[in-house]
Amino acid sequence: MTTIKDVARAAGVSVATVSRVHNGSPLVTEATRRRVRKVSVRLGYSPHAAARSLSSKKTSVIGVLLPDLYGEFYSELIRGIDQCAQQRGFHLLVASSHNERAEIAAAVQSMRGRVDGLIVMSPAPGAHRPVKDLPASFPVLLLGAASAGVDSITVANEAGAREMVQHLIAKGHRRIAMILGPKENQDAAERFEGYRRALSEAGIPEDAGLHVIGDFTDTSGYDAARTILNTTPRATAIFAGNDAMAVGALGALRAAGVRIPEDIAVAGFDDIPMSRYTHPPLSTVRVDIAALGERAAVRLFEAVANHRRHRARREVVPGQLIIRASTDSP
Amino acid sequence: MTTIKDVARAAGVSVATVSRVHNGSPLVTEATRRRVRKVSVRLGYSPHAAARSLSSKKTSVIGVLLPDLYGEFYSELIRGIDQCAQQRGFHLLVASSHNERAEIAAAVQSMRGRVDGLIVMSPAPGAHRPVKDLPASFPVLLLGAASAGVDSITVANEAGAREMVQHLIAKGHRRIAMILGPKENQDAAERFEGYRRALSEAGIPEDAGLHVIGDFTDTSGYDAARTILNTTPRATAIFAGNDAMAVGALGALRAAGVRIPEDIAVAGFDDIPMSRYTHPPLSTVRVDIAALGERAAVRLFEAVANHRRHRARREVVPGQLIIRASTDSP
DNA sequence: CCTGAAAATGTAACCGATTACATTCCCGAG
DNA sequence: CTCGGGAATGTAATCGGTTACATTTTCAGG
Repeated sequence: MTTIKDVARAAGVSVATVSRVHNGSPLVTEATRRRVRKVSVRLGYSPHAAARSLSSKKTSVIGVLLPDLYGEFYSELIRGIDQCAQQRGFHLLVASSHNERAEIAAAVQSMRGRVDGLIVMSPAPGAHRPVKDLPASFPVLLLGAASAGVDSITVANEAGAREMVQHLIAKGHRRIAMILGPKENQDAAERFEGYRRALSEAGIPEDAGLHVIGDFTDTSGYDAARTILNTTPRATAIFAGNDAMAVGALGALRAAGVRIPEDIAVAGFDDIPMSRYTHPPLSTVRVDIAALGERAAVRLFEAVANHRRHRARREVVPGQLIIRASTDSP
Repeated sequence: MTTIKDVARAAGVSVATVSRVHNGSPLVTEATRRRVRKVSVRLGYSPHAAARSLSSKKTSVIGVLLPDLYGEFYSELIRGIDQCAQQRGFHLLVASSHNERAEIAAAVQSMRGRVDGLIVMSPAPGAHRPVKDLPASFPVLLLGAASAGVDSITVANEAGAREMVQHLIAKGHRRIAMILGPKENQDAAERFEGYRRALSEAGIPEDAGLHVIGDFTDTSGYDAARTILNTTPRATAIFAGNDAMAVGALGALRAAGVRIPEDIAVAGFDDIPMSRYTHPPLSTVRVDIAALGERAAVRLFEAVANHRRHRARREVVPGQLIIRASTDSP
């Protein structure tokens, strides 16, 4: 591979000049610049990123740590982040399957020298620990979890869930089942809390038989819905902890010949792209996921740019109630 | 940040020994190993990736160049690739929005020193040019495009499309519309070709009025379906170039009060996860996208491992006809 | 034509690891 | 006790850039 030295030799200049040309330094004659450019192209030279970032201490890469890559949620998130990164000439290093503290710690470690900043999304409680004993100067943004002294963006899960359940209650439902997310999951816990709060505020007694645990996948939603079909008296509404499970539930209900929303209403959370195309279209709490990702990236870049006098902030983005036919007969 | 020198000093050994410990060299006394380990942990040392890859010439990263990140297709693909990479301790560098030749060339360039290998997916014809004037020793795998002398995996688009249209013909349809993909798109062109072939083999004359151009997004499918509703005599079946457009078409047809499949049958291509949950569930040509990604990664790693005596191969994976209710009344 | 400051270019140290090669240590055989 | 050889460790070159500082060039003003 061609190195900067090869180019320097061929162009009859020093490596410093070649470097200056490639970094747009004004300290180069126009003539020299052109000559170096031409030679670079001729030799097919492109700077070695590792070498460059070793000496310049910048990588032009930001890391994204995700618990998983399954489903549209993460896809949208990455898209939002990438959109912002792209604009600034940054690349994305994606690492997934980091659910446990130890895995996250390992992943965070392995990012040293690879990235200029990190977006960490992990719904597991305590996920922020490994992040906190990173050097304070290293820019990190937590997504979906908050921690003192660390930048974070979280979704107003509880408020969103509460509003959705209030909507169901307003529609006359009293027996409202919930398909919970995994129990170690922060978002899941908050959404459950919103559900309980709405019920208790409406004076509806709690019935543990209506709480079914899922794992945020569509198949678990399917199974959960089948369980809910057997409740007595049967639930008249299902609030799923996320859209994927709601979609699964719709499938189970339709297979069982249940009319939606006449017999059972169904609502989800997230507003993934497919939600508007299900049958019937799914009521949900909209979180503009791509926008969330983009916002996260913007915030991270701020931190990267400042990275001295930067003060951590936490930000909570509200969800928006989207009522579609799955809870609202025409 | 702690460097290898700090650790060496604190542990009273040389940098070479520290390096050996971290790379699992057998040339270290058990006692020394333990001491170095302990000091490393105490100082919170983790090796600087850029430095490491500069001297070792390995990055433990593979690059993925995609035209876009929108929709489940790419999400699934990344998931498949990541699954394989993860196992081998590799990270993924994702770059998207590379549709034109020049952009691809730039992206490929910028990967030097960043990745050990590259998976390039670009449906634009000629996308492989920039890849070909990479040093032959650099492992690249083309996805969805083939080129002599370069590893590649492609989907049997034409065969899959042909089978699907044959299925529609078998169901008695004669006026079968197709929603095409973008016309520069290779996959789109091949699927169109399969469609035409099936028709001509069945002796059905071509009707350009039944060819509507879309851009692989659901909204374009929606619009296309509205156009198709106005054909006279009206088409009785729609074959969409991908599932996203088919999903959009379903939405338009339902909004227009058309029964599916009784009035108009609809089929797609890809079998994205949502296809089985649409109403009615969508007939499609299944391409196991995650498996495709995983396969691509496996192939790439083979090339990375060998990268001397490696001979390029091209591989075509067949699609599988999935018949669901959208083309098949019970 | 000379002078000196600004502009252009060059030299070499440095970033933080890996690793070839050199050196020291240890231990059993003679 | 000495010697030889393998095991353990150390020294220093190297990877390919960036950049502080040194040096040379250029050219306006005297």
